[in-house]
Amino acid sequence: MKIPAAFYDRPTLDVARDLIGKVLVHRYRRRRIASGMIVETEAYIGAEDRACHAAKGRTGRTRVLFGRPGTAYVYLIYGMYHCLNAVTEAEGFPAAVLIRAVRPIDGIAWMQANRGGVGGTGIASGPGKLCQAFEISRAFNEASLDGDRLWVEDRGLGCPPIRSSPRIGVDYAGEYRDKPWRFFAADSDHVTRHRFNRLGN
DNA sequence: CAAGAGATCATCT
DNA sequence: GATGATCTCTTGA
Repeated sequence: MKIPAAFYDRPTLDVARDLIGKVLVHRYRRRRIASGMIVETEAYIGAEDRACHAAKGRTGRTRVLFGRPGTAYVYLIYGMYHCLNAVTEAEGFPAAVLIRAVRPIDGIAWMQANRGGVGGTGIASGPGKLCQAFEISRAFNEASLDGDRLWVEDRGLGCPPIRSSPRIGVDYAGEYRDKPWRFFAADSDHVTRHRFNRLGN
């Protein structure tokens, strides 16, 4: 049920695709459960990928990207939001999948409260919103994603129809700007609202 | 519906 | 000292 580290020790595009339909779970206050089906991801692959933080080399912040697959990489963006990633590929190769959106399943009231009252399809339809809803902060950076507080599991929900598009917010990434490395569930209302949704496959 | 501004700070130069 | 893998609100067509 809990997805093991070996799942992430594969090509990042495969992991990004295969994470769609899996369930992100946060056990909070010891016994309560918040969860949601992953409906949107993005792949960040290697030091060559100018959109990947590892393009800046191995630094204090990017060290985790070079580490064990199946590890959480959580960073602060724009001074106020967090983004959750799953480190992928063999140790030593810097890559990760950004978990961008989920369809809430368990703990919806808690998540909605965390989001300042925003509910419906807007609870976790974006990487910053998702971390806010799930109370994911840098405290989880470098945590294993098969731990007992935060993990990804397979509930046998199956694999919904998937579409791809360029990644969002990486206009500066040169030739890597247009790589179709964003994946999302074609029939979900819980994905990031973006003009790219009308493009791609 | 689309476009733009502002919020706010860890990280790296 | 500059820069974001974002979000929300406001403005205007």
